[in-house]
Amino acid sequence: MTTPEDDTLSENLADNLTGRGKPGRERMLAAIREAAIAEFSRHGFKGASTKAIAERAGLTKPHLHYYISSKEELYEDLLYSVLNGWSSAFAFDIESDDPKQVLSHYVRKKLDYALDNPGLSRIFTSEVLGGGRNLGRYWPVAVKSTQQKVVVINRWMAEGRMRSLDARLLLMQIWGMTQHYADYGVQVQVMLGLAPDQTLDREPIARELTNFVLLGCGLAPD
Amino acid sequence: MTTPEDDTLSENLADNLTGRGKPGRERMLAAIREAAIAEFSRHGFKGASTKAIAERAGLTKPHLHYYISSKEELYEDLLYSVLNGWSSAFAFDIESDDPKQVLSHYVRKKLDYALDNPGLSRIFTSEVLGGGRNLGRYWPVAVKSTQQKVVVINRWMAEGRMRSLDARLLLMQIWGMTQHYADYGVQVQVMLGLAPDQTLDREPIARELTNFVLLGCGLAPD
Amino acid sequence: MTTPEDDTLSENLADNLTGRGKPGRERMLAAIREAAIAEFSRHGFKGASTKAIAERAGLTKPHLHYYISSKEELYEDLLYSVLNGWSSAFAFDIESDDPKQVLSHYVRKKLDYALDNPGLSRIFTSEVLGGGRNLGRYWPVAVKSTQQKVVVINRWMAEGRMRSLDARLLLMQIWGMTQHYADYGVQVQVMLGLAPDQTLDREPIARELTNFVLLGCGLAPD
Amino acid sequence: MTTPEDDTLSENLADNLTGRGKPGRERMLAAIREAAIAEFSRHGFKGASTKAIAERAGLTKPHLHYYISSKEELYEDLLYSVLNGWSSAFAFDIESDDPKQVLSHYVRKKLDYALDNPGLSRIFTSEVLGGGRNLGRYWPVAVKSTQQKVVVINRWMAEGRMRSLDARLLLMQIWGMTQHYADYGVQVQVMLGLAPDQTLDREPIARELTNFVLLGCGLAPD
DNA sequence: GATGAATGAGGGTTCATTCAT
DNA sequence: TATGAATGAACCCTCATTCAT
Repeated sequence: MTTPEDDTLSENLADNLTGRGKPGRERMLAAIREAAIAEFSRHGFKGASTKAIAERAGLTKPHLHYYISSKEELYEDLLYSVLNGWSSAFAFDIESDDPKQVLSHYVRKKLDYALDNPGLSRIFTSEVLGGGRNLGRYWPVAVKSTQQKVVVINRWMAEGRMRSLDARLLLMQIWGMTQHYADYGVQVQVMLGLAPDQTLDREPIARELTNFVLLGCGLAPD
Repeated sequence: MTTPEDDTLSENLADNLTGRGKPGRERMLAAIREAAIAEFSRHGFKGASTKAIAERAGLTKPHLHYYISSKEELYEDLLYSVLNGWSSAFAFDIESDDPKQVLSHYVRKKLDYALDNPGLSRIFTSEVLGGGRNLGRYWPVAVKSTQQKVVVINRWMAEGRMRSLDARLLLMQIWGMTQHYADYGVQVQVMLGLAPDQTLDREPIARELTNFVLLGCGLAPD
Repeated sequence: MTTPEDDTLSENLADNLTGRGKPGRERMLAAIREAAIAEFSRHGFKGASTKAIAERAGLTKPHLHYYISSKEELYEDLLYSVLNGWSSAFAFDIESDDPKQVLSHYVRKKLDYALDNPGLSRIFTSEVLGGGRNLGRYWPVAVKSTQQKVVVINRWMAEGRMRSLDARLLLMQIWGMTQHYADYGVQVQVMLGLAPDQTLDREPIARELTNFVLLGCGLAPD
Repeated sequence: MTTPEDDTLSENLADNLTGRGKPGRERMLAAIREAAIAEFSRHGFKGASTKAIAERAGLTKPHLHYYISSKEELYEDLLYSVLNGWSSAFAFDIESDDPKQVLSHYVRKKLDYALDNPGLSRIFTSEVLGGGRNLGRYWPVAVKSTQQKVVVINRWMAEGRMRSLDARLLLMQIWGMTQHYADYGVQVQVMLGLAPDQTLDREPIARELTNFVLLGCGLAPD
């Protein structure tokens, strides 16, 4: 469950001091990004404070404003960096047309994204909780991307390759389950009896999740 | 998707003016509760402002403090009103021992709660996003309640009445899918092509969800 | 050290319920007076709150305002009730012209007042600490009263009946020492090793104080 | 009577603009300290407002919080700055064992402190008036320091070098008289017929006070 | 780049007071 | 009398941001 953006302040500072690879400005921006993700994902846009972000990034508040122009812009940059990669990253595999393979892949990619970027995932969730006022440009893209998948799934159903179901609801349920591993990381940790610093073992989860989805679609897992 | 606690300010005010049933103080407290749910669920504890809560309830800020003692207490009251009823409301049916029936019931209850109390559900989610620092007393209860269910499910598996799987993960996946209909209400609305004021038709969702879960558990839906 | 106005809230309430002698309104006003003295003497005019006064008197805040017209007026009433009796009560004995007797009497009266009315005494002190902006009408009276005493003392000195000193400073020093037993009640209590609820034994203090003053004036105590 | 901490707002501002000596931050802290002394000594802890302190120091309220962390801490800092130096500054002279000399010295030091730091002295008085809840750590020190003096005085009495009296009461009376010149500065000013901006002539007061105390102890002044 | 200093707006909360009942 | 309800002003303090250096 511990991921880059869950690093503590001191670790971030260490990263900055031992500049691994990146030149100064880039490194600073990366530290700010990480810090902002941590704060926004925990407290939402309104609840996050630039003071906390600056401290977490090892900067003073005025210095932070040297790199960013406003809290709002910083937030929107992060939000759109989620959205931009998102619908493309979660497109169905175009190389294959096997429902089992495509759906397995899809589930795995969504789960990986959630576990690799829990902070960004949570920012999106918190934005949606807040009513999604910043998502105006996102919805059309998301709807289109979903419809493309729906078309494929519906065809599979028409071809008798999977059981008949509401494709939109299927996609939302997959979304809900995978997103859950990011948003409810704390609860997952507790329920699985892991210590707060223990890392989640991803493989069994991926396996269970895939099987569950495939069976739920009336497909026999391997 | 529109529910009591999603009412807009003007609607709340109307409720207050046309005092349907409740006497003054009770009505005010109910309005405050509704307003607080709306604000906390949208912005989290830190991000919500007493000013917004007061306005939504049709009060001035000092007047709000005539009814509540502090923002924190108001929040905790709401949070624990979720938690208290929760684990008991989501216990497995003790009257039946049929996996299909018990799981169907469970899924339906969780879904109903999410759709009937999206605001409260979101408050819980936002609390978990924030790290769950107010949930200290909750975890033990939740863990115990989960373990009771795990025992039952494991017995079913041992008795060959359902396929072998990780019961804890199953429960979390159900949690994720049902919670999703509260947390991601906006997105669901958009994806299903509903207008913001249109009500979600609960039955098809419940049907699809139940079938999906039962099949995922290796059980044949009716 | 414990005096009427140091009574706790519950005692005041008891006083009110068991109405000893006074009719309702009078009793209420007395309770308010006592409560106001306690609060103003502890926190000063600005620091005292009508809420605390009301609670101490066993009233609600609106009810308090039924009896008083404003915090300021309540305060000024108390302040002037100190001042009015003051210069007359502390006049020199006109029946005697013996320095020893007159000064002894004066010291004793001042000490008694301080120990009998520590609250009122402290209100005066707190008013002086605050700059004495409400004492405009008081100064001329006080100055006149002091000058009368100064005249007498100066005559005694001219008649060789006491050592030569600055009469005004003498009077201020007496003032300081006696007032001290009211203002610094807590410290006196601690220094004399008394428990907070233990009563101060007045007689030895009066004796020491008188002797000290008389000797300081070059007069032989009895 | 007019002393550094009694400066008016405009004078403080002038001090800041004409930065005599101190660099910016130090000067600001000094101005805040002065302003805080003025306000706390006038109105007590509860009655003083950070707005007034800020204005007196020539700052906005948020700017004040750039320098201090809270009203309470500012107050406690001031209070303990009185207490810390106090018991040491008012120890008896160890070089001499002559009652007359030691007592004269003591009286003079106490008087000087009161006249040099009337604001701080008044803060202590207002704290005692309020019940001394912040003085928990102070009492033991004060008691010990007093007891040391009591031992010395008692020895003098046993050696027949001064008249027999209650040493604790003597010390309290001295305390009361000297403290009076700080706490009751306004009244002293009025009684001595000084204009509000006129400075008190300290020497005659010191002389009278010393003589008074020595005679009160049965010692012949020089 | 980096930081001390500074501020208007707004945060949660208490204040003295009023009004209807 | 007595109290619930209500409010504008003020409370202490933090906010995001700017500016000079």
